[in-house]
Amino acid sequence: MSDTDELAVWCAGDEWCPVTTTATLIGRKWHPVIVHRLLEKGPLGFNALESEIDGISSKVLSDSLDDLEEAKLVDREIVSEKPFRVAYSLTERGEDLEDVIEAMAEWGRTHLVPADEEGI
Amino acid sequence: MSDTDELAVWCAGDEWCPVTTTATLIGRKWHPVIVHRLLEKGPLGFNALESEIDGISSKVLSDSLDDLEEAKLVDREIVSEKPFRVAYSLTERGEDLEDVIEAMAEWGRTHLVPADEEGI
DNA sequence: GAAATCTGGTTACATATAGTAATCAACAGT
DNA sequence: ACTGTTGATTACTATATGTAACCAGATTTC
Repeated sequence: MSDTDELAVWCAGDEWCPVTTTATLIGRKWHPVIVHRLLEKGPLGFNALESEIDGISSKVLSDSLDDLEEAKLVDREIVSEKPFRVAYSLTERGEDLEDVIEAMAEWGRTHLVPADEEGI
Repeated sequence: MSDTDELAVWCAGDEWCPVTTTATLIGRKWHPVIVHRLLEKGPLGFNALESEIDGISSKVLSDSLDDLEEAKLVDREIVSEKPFRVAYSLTERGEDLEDVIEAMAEWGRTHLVPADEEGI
């Protein structure tokens, strides 16, 4: 299976819904944020990525990256064996999520506001 | 708080991230699908909505609708007391998620394909 | 060369969300 | 009286996420 192949997903019922299948892949708390940071910053190591994502723990980041790798949205490359270094980056499929992520960011900027800025 | 007020959300750390906060509201398995169906079909009753969403159970739909109501994305209106009927609909804030949902649908159409159609 | 620090994680445990299946009360229709 | 529809809830199981501590290997600092 090449990088540009479509990912087969089964969906129960008569009608196949692209929103449902997309949501099963990225409809989780941290997945969009991870993709967003990799879009912004390019390839990052594990700790660098963790520092970029405020509020995530190394355990949850590790689990989420496993999911995203399995979904072929993120690539994990071993950059160096000694010392051991890795780089997480987006696949083409992952980069194509830019429109989704940007729409989420725009919605957030319009409809949400940090608690600090409330009532200024 | 009126319907058009911004929803205050706290986010740990120095930088506030609109993607993170948006993802905490809709970054779940069924939330985007529910919003999608209400965008497509307009206001629906509980069972009608359940029928529109293939694979969801009444329990999970009920829980998800509670979340979406609390997030001020969905309104629950009691249409009739006798017989008892309700209508779930999107708030203005919820309708504004259209760009996000449409981007998800487009990504899904491009990168995913139902298992049936594989290798035709 | 011993100690501190950085990298890329794992482990054990607790809580939250999602899935399965059955059930329910209040009607309405026949 | 019986069947079906509406709008759910309940009990239970299974994943997902959160918290905190910890770890080995390598490098840097003294």
